[in-house]
Amino acid sequence: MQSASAAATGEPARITEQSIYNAAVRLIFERGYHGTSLRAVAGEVGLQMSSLYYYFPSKQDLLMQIMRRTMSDLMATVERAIAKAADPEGRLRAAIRAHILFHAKRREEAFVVDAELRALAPANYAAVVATRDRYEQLFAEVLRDGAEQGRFRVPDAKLAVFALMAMCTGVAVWYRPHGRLSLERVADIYTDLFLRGVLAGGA
Amino acid sequence: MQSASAAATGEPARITEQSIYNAAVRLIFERGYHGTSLRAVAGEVGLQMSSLYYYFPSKQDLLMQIMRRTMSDLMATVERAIAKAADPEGRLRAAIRAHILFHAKRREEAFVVDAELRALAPANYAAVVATRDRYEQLFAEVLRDGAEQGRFRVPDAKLAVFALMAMCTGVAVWYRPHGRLSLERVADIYTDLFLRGVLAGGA
Amino acid sequence: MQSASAAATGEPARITEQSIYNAAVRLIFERGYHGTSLRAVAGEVGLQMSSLYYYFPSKQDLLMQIMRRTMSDLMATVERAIAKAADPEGRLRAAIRAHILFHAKRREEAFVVDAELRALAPANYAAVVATRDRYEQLFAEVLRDGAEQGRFRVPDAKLAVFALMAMCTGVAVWYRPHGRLSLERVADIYTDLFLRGVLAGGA
Amino acid sequence: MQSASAAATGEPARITEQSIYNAAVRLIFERGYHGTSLRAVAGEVGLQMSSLYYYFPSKQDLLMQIMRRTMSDLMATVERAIAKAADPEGRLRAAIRAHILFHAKRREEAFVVDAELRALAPANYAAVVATRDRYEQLFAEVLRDGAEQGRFRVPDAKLAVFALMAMCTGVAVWYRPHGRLSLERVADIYTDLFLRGVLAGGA
DNA sequence: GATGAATGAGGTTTCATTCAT
DNA sequence: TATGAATGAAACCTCATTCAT
Repeated sequence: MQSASAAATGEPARITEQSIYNAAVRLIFERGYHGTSLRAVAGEVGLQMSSLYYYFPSKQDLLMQIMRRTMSDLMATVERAIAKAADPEGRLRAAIRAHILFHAKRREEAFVVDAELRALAPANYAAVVATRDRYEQLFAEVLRDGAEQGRFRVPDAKLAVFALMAMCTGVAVWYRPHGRLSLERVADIYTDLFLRGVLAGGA
Repeated sequence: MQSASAAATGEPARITEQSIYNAAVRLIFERGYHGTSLRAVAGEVGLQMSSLYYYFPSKQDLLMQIMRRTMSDLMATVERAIAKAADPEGRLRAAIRAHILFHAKRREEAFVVDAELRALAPANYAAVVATRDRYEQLFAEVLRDGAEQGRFRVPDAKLAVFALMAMCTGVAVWYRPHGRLSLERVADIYTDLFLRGVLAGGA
Repeated sequence: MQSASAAATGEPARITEQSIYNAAVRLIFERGYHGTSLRAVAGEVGLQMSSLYYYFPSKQDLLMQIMRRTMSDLMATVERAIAKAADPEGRLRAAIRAHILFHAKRREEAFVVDAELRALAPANYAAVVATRDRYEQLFAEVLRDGAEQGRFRVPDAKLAVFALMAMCTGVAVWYRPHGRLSLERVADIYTDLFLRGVLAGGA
Repeated sequence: MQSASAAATGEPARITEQSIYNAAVRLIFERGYHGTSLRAVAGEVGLQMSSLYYYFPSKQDLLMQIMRRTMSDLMATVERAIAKAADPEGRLRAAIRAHILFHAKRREEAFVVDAELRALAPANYAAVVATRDRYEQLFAEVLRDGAEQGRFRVPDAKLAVFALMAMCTGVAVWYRPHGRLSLERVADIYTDLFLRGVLAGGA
């Protein structure tokens, strides 16, 4: 009986909430936070603007939920990937691969996290940047590890991470499923490119 | 009397116009196009909002001028750099270096060009993307040249350019003069990283 | 079981209804009718906004109940006080005293009645003003009686009532229990002040 | 020439500003601050809502200007009246008279000052209450003076001022020009009533 | 008795823009 | 050159209210 009365169980509400989230992600990805009106979001979901406020206390909060959820998932994904590999090279390879796959599969969310930092209210901005810094530390540590073990030649780990992040995050900008190159191929090429760039003993 | 003759020669007008341009660049860099009001721009310059319309026909047009001027300068700079070098490796090195220096020295403009494409009206968008494609062709050709001559190992030139552009353009996001690393050093590290990534005969 | 039987007897319902009434009184007293949202009222009671509608058909109606109940109690209180006294001076003294005590003890309700008349829908406004006029008649008659008997010197009874009402109703604005002066003292001072003002044979 | 081009001199602007002020006063007097929409104010003046913001930075600010201007005028008026009289009785009489005349002639503004305190933002509230306290001190000092000289019998000056303020401010609630009683008569009756209430040697 | 989900109207405020001066 | 005065659209958000459950 319970499952039959979906309204009572709050199932459809969660569906509506997810629809709003999805619509917001897509529109903010396309037009930016300030370029996206709640009217547009509501229209996309087939709701009145005022109904959005049943699910999210404010536009800013909606953005924050996107940021939080996406960053949390990304962090978990990359941490898991790193944990599975044994040596620095394997860890770097796994981390880059995980980062790229995530940015391709959830490109809109990932792009929003990257591009809309400046739209965050000060307190939110601080929180998100702190998380991002922790995320980048994952890569920096792998690089430093590898450098200590003589496997990588990295003049400046922080700079290398900047370069890597920018390069791989960029995938979210142009990647489209069913494009010319398979996602696996893209990940391989990018990973090779960067790894050859930092591997010791080259050129 | 000065102001009279100045008004006649149009000198102060050009100064005001440049001030508006500069203020717009800075604010759009900080807050994005949709997050920047003309009120804010006018305030920065010490003008009334309505006075801006003496210099620019619309906000959209102001953005377009930023895009056009910046891309034109960037293109010229990189073309000049490429022309001076003899072999593919030298040309790639010179191109990357020029790109990075430009994105560091004129980081706000460069960042705006990159980040605010989506704020352009359709016709403007098409025009700017066409220019950007021509710009990326400069790098793609250098890479293909080098690959044909066996100097580079590049599985996919377009992809490599995407990676390179994202990586180097990112400099505009974090670079600050008087930072930990000199601009020359940053350019060197980035250039080495990418070059080792694409040079044939590595690893 | 308790709650079941309670629901049947309607006991808890009356408690909830009273809680809503109290919360509404307090909030409208603090912020005014238009400044008080039903959301705030519901929040105060720990209910959802929609639940209020089980108890009150509308916000306007809630205000009307406050007005009606309070005015009815006030009227009864003052009528009883007047009935107990024998001569005009005693009746005036008793009426003022009752009015002041009421406005101190139920200051929030009393203030709301006074201050939110303009928030009433036309029909409600008419009804409440009619009651208020009947209330003021109580005082006017005492004054006229006393004037006829030569005890009071009152050039204009209506005006005197206005003055008296304003003066004494004001107690609801500033009175706080446990303040510098006891309520009894306040009532005495006010009563004396006004009585000396209207007593014949002074100055 | 200058005076001819009124637009250039900003004359009509001041007229518009005053019209907005007047409309706001009237509507807030009738419906309260929260019950008055800027739409209504704009409509009254024949402007678009957005045009109001050319003259006032916010609704709250508009209310503050009403409060400030009115209180400042009231204070000056009463101070002038007090200064002209020689003895406590004359000063009290003059002060009450000035207060009443002001509250009758500018009844809407005066009422708004009194009734909409709670609509003020905290900082504004503090400022206004401070001014009001200074105003009430004017009366309290007159009363204390008179009491010291044995002219008044006032058990509690603060309480007496409360009573006086409430009583006289109430004039703004019901007074209408061309009413049954002339303004002069009203002022006389009120003044007599209170003075006999506080004069020593009565009853 | 109480809630969850939705609404439509309306709130204040900001926006880019215009045009006479 | 620059402003003053106004606009209409649209922004985010809150409101009282409804109704099925």
